[in-house]
Amino acid sequence: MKIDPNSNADLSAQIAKSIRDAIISGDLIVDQRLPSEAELSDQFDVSRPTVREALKRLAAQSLIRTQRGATGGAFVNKLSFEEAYPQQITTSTLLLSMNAVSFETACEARYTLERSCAPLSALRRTADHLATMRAEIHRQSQPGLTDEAFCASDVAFHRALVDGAGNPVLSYQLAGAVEAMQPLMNMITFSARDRAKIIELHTALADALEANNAIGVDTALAGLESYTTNLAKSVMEKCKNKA
Amino acid sequence: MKIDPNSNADLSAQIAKSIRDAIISGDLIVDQRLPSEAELSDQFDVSRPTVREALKRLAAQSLIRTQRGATGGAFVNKLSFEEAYPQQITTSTLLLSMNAVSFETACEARYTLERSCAPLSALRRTADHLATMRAEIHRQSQPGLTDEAFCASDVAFHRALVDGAGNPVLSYQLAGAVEAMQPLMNMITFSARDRAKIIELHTALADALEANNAIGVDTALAGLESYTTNLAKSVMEKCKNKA
DNA sequence: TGCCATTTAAATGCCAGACAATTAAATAAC
DNA sequence: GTTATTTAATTGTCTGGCATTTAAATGGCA
Repeated sequence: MKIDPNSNADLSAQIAKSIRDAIISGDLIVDQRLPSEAELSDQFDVSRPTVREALKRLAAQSLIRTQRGATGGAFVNKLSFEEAYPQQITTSTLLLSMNAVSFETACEARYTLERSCAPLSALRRTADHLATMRAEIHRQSQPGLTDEAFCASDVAFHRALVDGAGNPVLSYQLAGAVEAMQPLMNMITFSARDRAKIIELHTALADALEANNAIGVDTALAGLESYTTNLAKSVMEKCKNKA
Repeated sequence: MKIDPNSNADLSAQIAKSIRDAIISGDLIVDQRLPSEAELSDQFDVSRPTVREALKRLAAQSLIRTQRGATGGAFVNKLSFEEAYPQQITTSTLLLSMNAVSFETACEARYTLERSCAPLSALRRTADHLATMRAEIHRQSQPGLTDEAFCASDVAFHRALVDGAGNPVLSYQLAGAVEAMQPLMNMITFSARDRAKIIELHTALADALEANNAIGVDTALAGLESYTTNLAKSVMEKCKNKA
């Protein structure tokens, strides 16, 4: 392996890319041990700190993990859905907050994706998923619940719905959409959000899911979407009137 | 800012987390300059190489960018959809290849998500999107096309469909699903995939989209899904018979 | 032999200090 | 006033070293 020292990119970025490509192409397989930092610095003809910077880049993407000690080193990490969730959520959250995405656009994307899971979830949801949703509905109806806790419960409810589809790839993709919306929803929640109305729609949703009624689930989700967007509109109006 | 030297985590990981949290919470805003590496090593009471490792972690996530020179430094990066695409695709690809996700599961997720865009795309697609799709169909019917080029064109076709929904959040989420499937599709393509059949379905899809016919788009996508899954099944059968 | 304590070696984690390369601003020359 | 030069700040990289962790090798002892 050789690196072009005259490239524009940092040496550590080039080395990271080289190793990353090897992982993606399958040249390096899961749990395989990379050469030690000293060996890598020999192979790439750079110093050890530079190699370390490259490895940290890969670690930040969960592509490798490192162990200290005699048999330690850097190992190709088996990227799991659980590990990928938080990254997906962080990225989605930042994308929304940094790109002036309108609430409507974000909301539309979120419910479009979620509604696509409805038929599968109506077909496959287990008793477990249903129980989770009922439990969250019950929590949401507790009077002393803080706004933050209500939002968190809301997210848990919708994740159970998505997980009900029994497709981990779908769950992963939806995690970003559902969880990244939470900060945006918080802006609304602190106004006069009507919990009773939400709980009513959640209950209708759970009932339809229990009856394996795909159309009913879709209707309930559509109701939630329109309620949310209307609420957002009225909040925007109030903001304008104040200013 | 202070860091716990007795924590299990690496110092560079702790520092990266501290800065990352500041970005997510809004304490650090887009284009804001971070303190210089020397200043950071003072503030966190660690050496410069350790600070650099932390910064490289953040750079790997596109959270910061660095500039050399007199007025240089590390700046909070405005994470764009264009930048997030490749990361999303890489992660999705690795998740599929490392987690023994069945072709059926991946395929189901992909078409479920894509079909959810169909109504919006039928409503909003521009002439531009249609033109792209027609052009890709034309390319797909060229006789000399390699399998790789056919796959790439296929992906471009479907991305135009998704982009037609006019929702960047949706496009971003779908990028992973559509593009990560390409490697899996390649496995099938090299067998006796019937390009004429695919082109026929693509044409039906484009026609329906041109007529703003949401149901027609959905039907065509459903046809593609069933064709693909059936093809995969027969390929699997052949593999079994050989063994 | 078999078990436990100790030593050893390999690897990562971290640091200090230095120099190179780059870049914009300040300065000087014309 | 414009251009060339110098300067200072900052990141990029290297050398060399020490600390820490960990598993395996070694040795002592019953």
